[in-house]
This record gives sequence, structure tokens and C-alpha cells, in this order.
Amino acid sequence: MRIYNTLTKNLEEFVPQDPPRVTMYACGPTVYDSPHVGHARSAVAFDVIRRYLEYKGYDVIFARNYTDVDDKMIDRAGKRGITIQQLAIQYIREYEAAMDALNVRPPVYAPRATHLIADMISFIRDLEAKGFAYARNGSVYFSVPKFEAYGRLSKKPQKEIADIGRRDSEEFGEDKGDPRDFAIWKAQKPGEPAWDSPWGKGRPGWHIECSVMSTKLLGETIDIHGGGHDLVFPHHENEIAQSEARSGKPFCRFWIHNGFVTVDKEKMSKSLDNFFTVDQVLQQYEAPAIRLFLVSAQYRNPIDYSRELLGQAARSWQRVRDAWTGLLAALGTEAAGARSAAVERAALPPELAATLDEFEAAMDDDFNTPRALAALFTTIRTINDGLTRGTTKGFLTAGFQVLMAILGVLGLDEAYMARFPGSRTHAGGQVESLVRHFIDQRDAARRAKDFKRADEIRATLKGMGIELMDSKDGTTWRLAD
RNA sequence: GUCGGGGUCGCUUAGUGGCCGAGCGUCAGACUGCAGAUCUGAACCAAGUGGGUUCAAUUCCCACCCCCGGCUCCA
Repeated sequence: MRIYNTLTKNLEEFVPQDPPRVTMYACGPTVYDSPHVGHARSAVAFDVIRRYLEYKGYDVIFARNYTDVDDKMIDRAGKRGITIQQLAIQYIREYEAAMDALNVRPPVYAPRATHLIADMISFIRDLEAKGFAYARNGSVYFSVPKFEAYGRLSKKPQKEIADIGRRDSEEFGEDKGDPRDFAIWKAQKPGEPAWDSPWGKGRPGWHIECSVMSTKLLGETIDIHGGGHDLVFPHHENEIAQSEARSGKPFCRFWIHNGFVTVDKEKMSKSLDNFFTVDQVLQQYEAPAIRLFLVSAQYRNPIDYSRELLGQAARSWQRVRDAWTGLLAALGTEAAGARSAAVERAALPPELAATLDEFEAAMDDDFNTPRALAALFTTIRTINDGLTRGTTKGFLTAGFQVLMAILGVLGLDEAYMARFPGSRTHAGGQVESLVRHFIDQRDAARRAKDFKRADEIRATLKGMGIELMDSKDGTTWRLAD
């Protein structure tokens, strides 16, 4: 399996430092507003990566943080007259609801910055003790000149970093020993929330939280650290500096950054006011369609949000769902057996083994989900072809297992797909028998060539959200979207 | 400016030194009373521009053009 590592700008063979354990950290949101599609993209990207690593047999310890103290939090809470804690709770709930809707599995650890202030303070003291940090007027700064490797991740020339630092100097400039230095602890300003510390009342800088949480929860050297591409500099650069200065060990082995969601080719962001919240999108499209949309581009590439593309994804989702429900109907009671049995690769029919191989090859290639989707659709066509021709149960069982293996990695597991109306081919005894009654009536009409009446029945049921589909083997129905 | 990512059928997206795969859309056939789903086939005859290497380039090299993004708010 090869992964593109931002640190080396190369595809590298992925080998965890302590197999089968994989430690993985992703930078989560600052919880001052509702999650938008950009957040969803990042979350889904790392969810798929995590699922695939687990599919490959790794034991993934995954952490994703919430930034619940920073300038925007303080600003927003102040405007609304609530505390940052109240603000955080509201938006953490929204974020978690959005993640659940998209079937993004909860991380093993979901730390909040403000819950680890004590750890941050001791982390900063370690940096001070080692001479990498210095205090001025109640704030503490990281001394970039002391850390040789600074700029390695973002490949930024030191001069440029210094220029950037100088521009920022109106806030800390007088105190900073070098323009490149950055705050790891900020002295309290009037009205701001603050914690006691050896340097007086204050709050942590943004970058320190991820270093501390990652180190504390996952260890001094982790396997994978991820986040949006916009975090490379300065956030991740600073994380590396702090962490490695303190531990003397590599902070992270593989850096993975996801591309942005764009709207009309421009980055979706709050400042451009061109964003759509996850809730807004969920009102228009079923969540699995959104998931498929989000994996329709490779995670590093930009993906353009448009009605057209969401519409295409919605059609893809229908195709996936119909293949699944069709398979379940054909397998009947044998579906349970197919579900519980492990995939026996050697026993798979060659064409299905080939699609599974192709799926894995695609995912092994830096999580190439578009290529993986091609394998998924090939699998679906193979299954449908079998269904059309009336193949053996053994073939269908194998098809079911391969399909579920692929869908599981993409985050469309059965329990999730079953949440959506179109997936239901039955709805409890009474409804089932009621619909069956109308189908029988219609069949009688059809046999009598009374197609007018047959179509009326179908239209009436459709109006009630029940869709009939005729086939050689009789009429089936489902709840319409 | 600098660092990075791109320009492949109508749209989206893969792979590849020789015939470019998939999804959506379109058209036609099969199955249907019709519709839907499904299968089969097809069309559109797909590679930013200009050079170079090569028997052969979309794929390698060079130049140029254009697009997008980062550059301490940001997934």
C-alpha cells in the first residue's frame, strides 16, 4: 500500500511502526459554527482511510480533536453572550450529528482542547526547560531558530516565513525574539477566558493542542497525521516543531492532506460566504449520495460542489442500492449465511475475484477512490448480469460478499443503507399485506388487459410513496425516495 | 513572487509508451401492455499549445498558455 506523504512529496510504501497497530490523528473542526461540506469532505476522506486500513487488518487507533478555544470561539461566544463552553457544546453536537448522518465512524478519542490544559502547560514547560520556548509578558513563544528542521513540511524558505511573521507583528511583534516565532501560550486579554498557568492567566495557542493531544493519546511518534490542505502551514509545521523539539523523535511518519471542496472552482469557505452546511445538503440529497459524491474524487484533488454532480451521485447511490436490494431479494433467507461467512478469496468466481483485486489495487494506490468506484460498478454489473441470467446462489453469495466488502470500506454498510426509504422492500406485516392486496388487484386487471385500471393503481400507490416494479418473477415494491 | 496541484468523451473521473476504463447523460436493441429496473450495443469519433526523444506519446523531456490552492482565520 502506497500513500502520498506531504513530508517527502512522494508516494511511500506504508508500513506502520508497530504493526498491526496504526496510530492516526486528524485535525478536527473549530466548533464555532455549523459544519459545512468542506468539513464533511475531510471527515469522510479520513473515515475511508481508516476503514480501509482496518479492512487490511490493521488495528487503527484514531483520534480527532475539537478546537474549542481560539479567537473565533471567543469572538462568536462574546457576540452571542454565551460562554465558549456553551458554544462548543452546541457545535460539537451539530458536528456529531452530521458525522452520524454521513456514517463517519466516531474516533476512538475525540479530545477537546480545553480538557487538556494541564497537559499543555506541562508540555510547554518541557519546551522551556529544553530552551525551545521563552516567556514574555505572560505569553510563551516557540523559538523557531532553535529548531533546525523548521519549514520541512511546507518547504517554505526561512526568509519567507520571517516575512510572514513580520506582517503579523502588530500582535506579538514586540515580544517575539524572532519574526518566525509563534505563540504557544497567550496571556489573557481583558474579557477573555483564561486558565491559571506558571506564566499567569492565559490560554493555549492553537498549535499546541494538537501536539499535546496527539502525543498524549497516541505516543511521541505516530503513523499518520491528517487534515485539510490549508493546515500544512503553519499549523502542522508548528506541531512538528513543538513535538519534535520536546521529544527529540519524529512526530509523525506519514502526513496526509485532503484537497478542498470548491464552488465554481473557488474554495468553499466561511470567509467567501460560498459554503453549504451539511444540514442544507442533507435536506436535498440522501446522505449516501453525498458520501459517494465526496469519494468521487481522489482525496488530494479538489472536488467541485454542484447540483449536477450531486445529482449524478444520487443516481449512483440508487444503482448501488438497487443492486444490494436486488441481491437480498434473490438470496432470500440465504443472505444471513452470506453475511456471516468470511470472504474466501480462493472460492470466488474469477470475475468477482478480479473486481475485488482491482478494488484493493485502487485503494492501495493512495486511496484512489475514483478507481475504486469503477471497481464497485464493475462488481455491480457482474452481479446484475448474474441476476438477469438467473445464476447460482453460490455466485450470488460471492457477489454479495464482494459487494459488501467494497461498500463497507466506502462507508455504505448494510445497517447504514437500510436507514433510507428506498432501501426498504418490506415495512412490517400490515403494510406488506396491504400493498400486496393492491398488487393482486392490479395483476388481475393486467391479466384482463385492463391496463387503464392497472396504471391507476400503480399511480395511486406512487402518490403514496410506494413504487411498483414488474419483472418476470412478479411485481416488487419499495418506498420511493 | 514563492511553494504545491491540475488541464483526458456533453459533465465528472481513472489508468497507460502502441488499441484510453468507469459513472452520469444521449441514442438504439432485448425484456415489458406501458413505465421503472436490468442486460446488450452505439454515438459523440475524448488528451491546453508548440517543440523534442522514439518505429510509436495522451503517457517521457523542454518551453509556453490557462485554471486552482497555500503563504499564521480556515477541513
